[in-house]
Amino acid sequence: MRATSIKDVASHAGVAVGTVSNVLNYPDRVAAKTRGRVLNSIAELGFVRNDVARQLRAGQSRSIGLIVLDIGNPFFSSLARAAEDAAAEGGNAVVLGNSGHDPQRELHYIDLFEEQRVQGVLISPTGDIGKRLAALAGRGTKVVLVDSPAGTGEFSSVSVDDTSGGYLATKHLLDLGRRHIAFVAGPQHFHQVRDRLAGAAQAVAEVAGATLEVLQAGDLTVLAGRSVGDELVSRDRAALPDGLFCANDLLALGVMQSVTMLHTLRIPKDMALVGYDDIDFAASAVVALTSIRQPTALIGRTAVELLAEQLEDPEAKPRSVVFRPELVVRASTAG
Amino acid sequence: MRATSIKDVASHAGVAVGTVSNVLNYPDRVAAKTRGRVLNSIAELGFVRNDVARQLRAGQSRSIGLIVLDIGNPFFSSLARAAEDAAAEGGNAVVLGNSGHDPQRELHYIDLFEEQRVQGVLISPTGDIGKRLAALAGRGTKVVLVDSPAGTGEFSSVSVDDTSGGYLATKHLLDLGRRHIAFVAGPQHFHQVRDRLAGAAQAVAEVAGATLEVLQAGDLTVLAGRSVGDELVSRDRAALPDGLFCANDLLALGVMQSVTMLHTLRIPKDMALVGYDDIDFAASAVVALTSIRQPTALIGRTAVELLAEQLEDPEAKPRSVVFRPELVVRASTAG
DNA sequence: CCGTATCAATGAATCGATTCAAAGGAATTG
DNA sequence: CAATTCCTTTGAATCGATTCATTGATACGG
Repeated sequence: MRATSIKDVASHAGVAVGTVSNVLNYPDRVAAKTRGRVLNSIAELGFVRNDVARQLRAGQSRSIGLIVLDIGNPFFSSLARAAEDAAAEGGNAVVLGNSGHDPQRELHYIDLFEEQRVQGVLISPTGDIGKRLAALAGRGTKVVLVDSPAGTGEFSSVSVDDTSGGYLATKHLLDLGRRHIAFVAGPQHFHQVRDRLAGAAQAVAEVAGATLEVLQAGDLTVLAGRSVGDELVSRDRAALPDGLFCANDLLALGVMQSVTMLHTLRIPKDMALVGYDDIDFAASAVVALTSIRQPTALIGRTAVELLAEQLEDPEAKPRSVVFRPELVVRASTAG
Repeated sequence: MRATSIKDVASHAGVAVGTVSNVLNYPDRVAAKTRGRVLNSIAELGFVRNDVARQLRAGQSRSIGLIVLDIGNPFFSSLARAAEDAAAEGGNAVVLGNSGHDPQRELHYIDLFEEQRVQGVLISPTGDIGKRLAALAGRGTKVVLVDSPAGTGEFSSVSVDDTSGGYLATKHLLDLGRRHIAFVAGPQHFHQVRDRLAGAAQAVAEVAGATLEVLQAGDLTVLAGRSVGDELVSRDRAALPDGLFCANDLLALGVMQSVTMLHTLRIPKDMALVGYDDIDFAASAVVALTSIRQPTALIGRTAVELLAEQLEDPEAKPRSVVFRPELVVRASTAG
């Protein structure tokens, strides 16, 4: 049982294959009467165009490869959704690859996508794959780096300025009149954590009399945040920071939990609190959490657009777009 | 600048195209010496097999279409990841479609996937697309329904038994000796809400003296849960349920927030609390939340397996797999 | 009525990999 | 040495849609 092809349609309608093709691609090249007959046959036979054959002829597929570190992470699922939306607008589909931080799988997907002749690859790299990507690009497949520094400028890229985010959060605390700032850090091998701290330090340096303390959390989780919170609660009132900036929302929520549970410190009166990422739960926490929002959707959309740019003009120089994160003020700093 | 093809490799290595193809697909049909020469040429020219051409010849692609309601929802992103893992094991890729509950977009993706001749479509349907799916299947593309009742048994399907989940949650509360159970419902047009309530009712009916009250929340969100919590806190102690089962974790967390904030009711002593979905935040709530876990990863994997089953034996009868959700006991019911 | 311009329709060639019948060559056997 | 078997390699045919030079038909102007 072979699927019906353009040939079947042609013979059923009593025309040549080229005519059927024209009906599908350039309807007004075909006389109305003929077009009607062909469309009838298509409906009658339940013909569905074989895009594989079309792609072979065209030498171009209608899909874009997207390789993310972890699709279970809201950052990437939101990004994927946006990319997928933007691609759909251009009539393209997104093929998803989840590397799960595994360089092996990452390479596997690059291979797969190259064989499938995707138009381009949007990738949030995990391994050291500069060479592989260069080879890929050398053979004509466009590459856009996502949530990753631009590197050598060889490829277009989209990223978010974490230093600026750290600055923004800390400046906000300082603007509220807080002077004893503490940064709750996660593991320092995450470049995000380092950059956010750098931004915080910069903001503090600009204000005379402001101090910055670094509290090291073991992890970027709610639990780790809770133990930082416990430590804070047990301190002398005088030794307390009056402004707390956490490396991500999970830490901030953990701190908030331990603090509100014991009822010894009031947020934001005694201590103002800022998180990072603006996850869905930030808004619905016991005390709604001020946070730094990353424009995930915009990142995904921009990645697709940068790709489109490269496809339209293969000679175009790669572009790097760096987004500025955004401060979202809520109750945890509203006092 | 055309990409290098099998022909280029053949002439470079001084063999026929068929031989190159054999090296790629049946290496031991080719003499070691020849094979070596061909592999050399492949490496030298940087040849990458064009999967589009291969697919055309084979009449079969190496991809699976996945259409979900919302990839931003952790349920679906986890499902997608698992599907994608399972597909990768079989050497296949997953093409992602996000319908966003929009029947229009859903149809668009079905069309796209059929044109791309995907091996099969895994779909969590939103619109009334029985006919479209039947047509699709009639032309040879396999269909597996995901997180959706089996319907007429025309297609294979994977789903979770929400009634059983509701029963499980409520039975757990009853087993703890609680007798005044309340169910916090969301909008009743979600079949999940209805089924969970039905399960709860069933469990209550089995225990003499147990009562079931239904509290209607306007939404399945933390905020809606918080107003239900406020209402509970304002009640006479005597009128309080001692066991509360919420239609999902967000509601449960909302209730928990308002209750712990006011410190009038203790969880689980005064009121035991059970949620549904076991989202990541359930475990890290102020009082760790007992919940009903849905095996999202297993659902995704099983969907791919059911598809594989259909592909291997096109005559095989569609199968429906129904998973039983699982009770995860934590502090909110541990007393 | 002829020449020309316009519009439709045709169908062979093409994309690149796979398949498979056929041929070539080496080795084995009687 | 001829016959047979086994192992390699060959290359035309194929998948299905698109392209484009060519043909055929019609209309129009002079």
